[in-house]
Amino acid sequence: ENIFDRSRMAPKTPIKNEPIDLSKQKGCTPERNPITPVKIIDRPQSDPWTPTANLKILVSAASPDMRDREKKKELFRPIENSEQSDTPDSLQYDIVDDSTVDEFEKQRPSRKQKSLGLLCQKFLARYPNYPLSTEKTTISLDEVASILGVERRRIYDIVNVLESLQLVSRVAKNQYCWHGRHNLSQTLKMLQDAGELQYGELMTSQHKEQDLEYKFGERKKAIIPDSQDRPLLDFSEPDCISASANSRKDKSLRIMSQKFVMLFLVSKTKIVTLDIAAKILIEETQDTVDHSKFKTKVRRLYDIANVLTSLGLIKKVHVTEERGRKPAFKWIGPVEFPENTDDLRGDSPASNPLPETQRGASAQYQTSTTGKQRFTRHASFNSAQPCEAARRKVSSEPNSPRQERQACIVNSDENCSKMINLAAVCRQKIEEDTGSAKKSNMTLPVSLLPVPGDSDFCVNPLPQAVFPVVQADVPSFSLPIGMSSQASHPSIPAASKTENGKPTLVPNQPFLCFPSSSLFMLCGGLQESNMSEPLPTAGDPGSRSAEAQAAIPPPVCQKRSSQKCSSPSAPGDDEEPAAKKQTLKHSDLPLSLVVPKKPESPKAESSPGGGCSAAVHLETNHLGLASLAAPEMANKESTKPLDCQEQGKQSQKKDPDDPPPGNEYISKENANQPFQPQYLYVQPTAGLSSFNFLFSANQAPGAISLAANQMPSLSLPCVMVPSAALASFPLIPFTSALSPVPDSSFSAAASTNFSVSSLASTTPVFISTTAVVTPKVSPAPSADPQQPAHPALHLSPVLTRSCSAVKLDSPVCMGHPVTLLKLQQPSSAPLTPKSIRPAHHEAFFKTPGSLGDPVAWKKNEGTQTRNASSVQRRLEISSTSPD
DNA sequence: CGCTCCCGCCATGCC
DNA sequence: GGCATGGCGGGAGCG
Repeated sequence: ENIFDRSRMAPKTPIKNEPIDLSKQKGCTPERNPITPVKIIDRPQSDPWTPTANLKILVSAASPDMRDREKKKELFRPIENSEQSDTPDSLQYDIVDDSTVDEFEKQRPSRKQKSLGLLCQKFLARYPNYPLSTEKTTISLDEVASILGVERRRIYDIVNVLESLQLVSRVAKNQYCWHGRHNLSQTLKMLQDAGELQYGELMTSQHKEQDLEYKFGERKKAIIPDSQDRPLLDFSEPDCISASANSRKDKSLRIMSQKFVMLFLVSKTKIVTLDIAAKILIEETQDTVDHSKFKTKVRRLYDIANVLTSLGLIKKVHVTEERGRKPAFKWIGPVEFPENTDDLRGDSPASNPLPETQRGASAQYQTSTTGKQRFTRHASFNSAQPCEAARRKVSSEPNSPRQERQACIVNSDENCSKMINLAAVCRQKIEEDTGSAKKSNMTLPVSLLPVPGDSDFCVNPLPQAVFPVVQADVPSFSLPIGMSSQASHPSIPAASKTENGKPTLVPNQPFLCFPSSSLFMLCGGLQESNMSEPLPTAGDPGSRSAEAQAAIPPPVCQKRSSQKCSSPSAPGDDEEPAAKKQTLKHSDLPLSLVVPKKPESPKAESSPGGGCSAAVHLETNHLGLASLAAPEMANKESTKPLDCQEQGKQSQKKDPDDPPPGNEYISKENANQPFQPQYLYVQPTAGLSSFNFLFSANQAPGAISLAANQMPSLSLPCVMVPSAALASFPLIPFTSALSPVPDSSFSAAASTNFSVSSLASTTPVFISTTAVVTPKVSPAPSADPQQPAHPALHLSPVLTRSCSAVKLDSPVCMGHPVTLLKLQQPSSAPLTPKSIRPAHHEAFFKTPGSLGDPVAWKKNEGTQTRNASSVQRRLEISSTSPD
């Protein structure tokens, strides 16, 4: 750089560098005007002498392409140095790298070109993501610094962040060992666990306030002080143990990086705004929050974020809040970490994110055979959180109850996931799951919705939107339809297999299918709901729904999904979507559906997948019913735009842009869909092995009718509870319940209706909202005798109503063990990895601020208690509140 | 004008 | 005292 400047730069512009150089050089050559850029003149600071300078020069020259050149350069060095020093002229330089030089000069290193992120990319480019275990790559700071043409200081910034993720470890002075991403998932998992411990509370507490941001203070308080400093995870790897070295202080950058990552992993939305992160991190560390400190922290976070961005773990987004737009980062890396450790799998592709998604997807797909669907929409219902926030904001609230519900719902998400797990467990008898389940919970995120996934879109926390959105969404989603019929296959195991049977599936998969009745369970999603709301939904929901639909036609779906998955994921892009999201903003619209983006957008990931997904979703949603009828849907779904797309497009396209319209359509469709009676099934305790209760909710619109306002979300018609687990879960099964919701009603109609209807389509579906399930549930059904019953009953008042109303026509679920089908949706969703991910975990609320909050909530709540509470709440609500 | 964040001073600690 | 680290924040680039 310097060189360039000198030679050419000078004339052009006095670059910073120059001045700098001068100063430095000045030492050597006082004569030069100090600062004047002008210096450019040849004279250049003759001081090139410094070895470093030479290196830099060389490097800079080489940097672009270089490597080879470097070598050459080195050869030249001596010459250059001498020459340079001697000859002021740049000529020689030119000589060295003629062409390059010129270019460089021309290029001028803009600030961006010197960004840490870019530097990090260059750095990372030098090493394989998954180095062979055999080879241990050592990194020499000096060498790298010179090669990259930067100061060591910069390298420290990068290395420290990488070290926090165990991508590298310090072996000795100036020596680092490159590990690559083999351990990344483990590390992330560790961070996630640690984060939950550390921030879980916060999150929960925070969530209270939708805007976490506001009240950092409170949150912070919540935060656990103690260990903070200590390296969260002290990874001293066996390999490179240099161990002792660490002694230093705690290297804040390293710790900060870990904490920052933890925030993402703990956050349901997977979005963390810088200011919040800064506040949280500051608090932990210090009480004093002075502004300067804050600023510094933010600067540091930018440094970290740049590195993480280069790693493909996060991406920048903007959260739109009432206050305005705030910079934030969205986690696009892997969300779920199979306990087992992905690592084992190992190979998993380099890209972290992808792998996850892929996995999930694959698993899902498999399971999916049965075909499940997803309704993203549910999420919306579920998404109590979002709703809450929105509501609050909106103040829609006349319905105070709702809030509670919402809360419950939120929990429910977790529950859902849990439920899913449970189901799986039941089937597989994975009792153990409990533990896992819990874990899963964490992740669970249930959010069915894909939406969240999209990074880009801005999250709008529109409160208002929320409700409406939900509704809107719901309708759109509707679709679960098909699922039911298919669902039942026992084949499901696959689903269960999700990997440990756990969560993995769950998170992604929102639904469970029950063979017997062909009921479906929808899980989670709650979060999604949040998302779904307006914003996120678009993406995620869509995708999910799509998936779900896809699922329905099992085979097809799967294929699609798989394809999608593969393609999208494979590419590795995770990001793509981002761009599109912006639309979300629209979300304000009542329709939440808005899918922003991309559905079609080619870009987004593979379009097919991504775009499709989104579009599909809509379609699916709409179609859902139809799809049920016709398998076609499935095909279309993601992959082919044709049918689905058509429809979907209609809606979709609109959606993205105009949510409202889309919604309408959807609603209509929903309306179209046949609603079938919903069922609530309650079994005697023992009843089904797996489930205790099912409620069919009919949701007649009326019954359910949740006012739109009301939380439709709740509207889950039925809940199934596994005998033991049940207690913990608050699942809500839907059977076909959809009541015939009048189209008109849709809008208003509670989202629930939609969802239900959609779901119900024909077959009874179960939707677990979420909440409930406690993962913990003891594996054995018997385990919690206590809990079980209530939950079911409790279900949302609505449900209850519906139930009553509805009745259990069909004892649907009865005894069948549930076969859980995972809706692959999530997986399917995978179309875009992103979407998927989000879906899972993200429960997102789109609230920008929420970031952590939601997560926290869940997590915190995650515990059974919460779930239970939620359930109880529901019950209470129902019971207490008239409806 | 505000968001980003580069740049490098300088403190800290080890040798 | 020298060197490796890395905290820190001024202030500039950029949109």
